Parts: sequence; structure tokens; C-alpha cells
Amino acid sequence: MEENFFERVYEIVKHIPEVKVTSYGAIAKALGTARSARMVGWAMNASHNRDDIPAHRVVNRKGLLSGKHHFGGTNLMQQLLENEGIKVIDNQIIDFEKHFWEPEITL
DNA sequence: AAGGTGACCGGCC
DNA sequence: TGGCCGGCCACCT
Repeated sequence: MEENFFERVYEIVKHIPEVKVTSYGAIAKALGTARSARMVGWAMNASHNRDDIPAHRVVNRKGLLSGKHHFGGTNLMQQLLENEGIKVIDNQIIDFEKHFWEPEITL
């Protein structure tokens, strides 16, 4: 079964617990391609094809909702995070490191 | 097949 | 984390 790079990213993102967030680089590193963090973001872009991908739990290393612009609405991504108990102010996650979750491949 | 692109990251000022 | 620059890697046309 040749899963594409995207599938790997999806698997990890889908395994992100609620009230937890992670960064693109972390996912990329978990996949073994830490330098392909951009690819992770790209995978999220394609995640629109899936509905089980909580892309709102994936942010950049600064804890900024970099992809909120792509989420459809403007504050939708922020609303989702706040709905899960994650405080977000001005597109930035509060206590980002506290909510940070290290992605691990659990297949 | 080649080039452009991108929801990034790390280093430096 | 404030801003800029280079690298990196897979996907799309």
C-alpha cells in the first residue's frame, strides 16, 4: 500500500488529541522529513478533500494560525480551537508549548 | 521533463 | 518572536 506523503500527514493529524496542537515541523519530523515542513502545510491544503482532518490543530512553530486564512472563514479556525479549550488571541495560541503535542506515528 | 509554488523552519540582525 | 533570507522537498501544470 503506497500511501502518499499526504496520507502520512493525515494519519498523524487525525491522531492529534483534542485540546492539543502541533506544528508542521513536528509532523514533518515525525515523518522523518523535518525539512519538508512545507509539504506538511501542502498536505493540509489537500486536506480539504478529507473531512476527518482537524487541520485547525496544526499551526506553525510560533503557534500562529497561519492556515486560518485557508480554512474558509476568517475566525473559524480560531473558534474551533477555542471550542476545544485552547485559548487563541489574534490568531495566536496562548500557552502554545503547553498545548503542544508531539506527533508520533501510531499505525 | 522542467520550473514554479507553498498553511514552513532555522539562523542572523 | 520582531523582520529578512536561504534552504528544502514533494506536488501541480
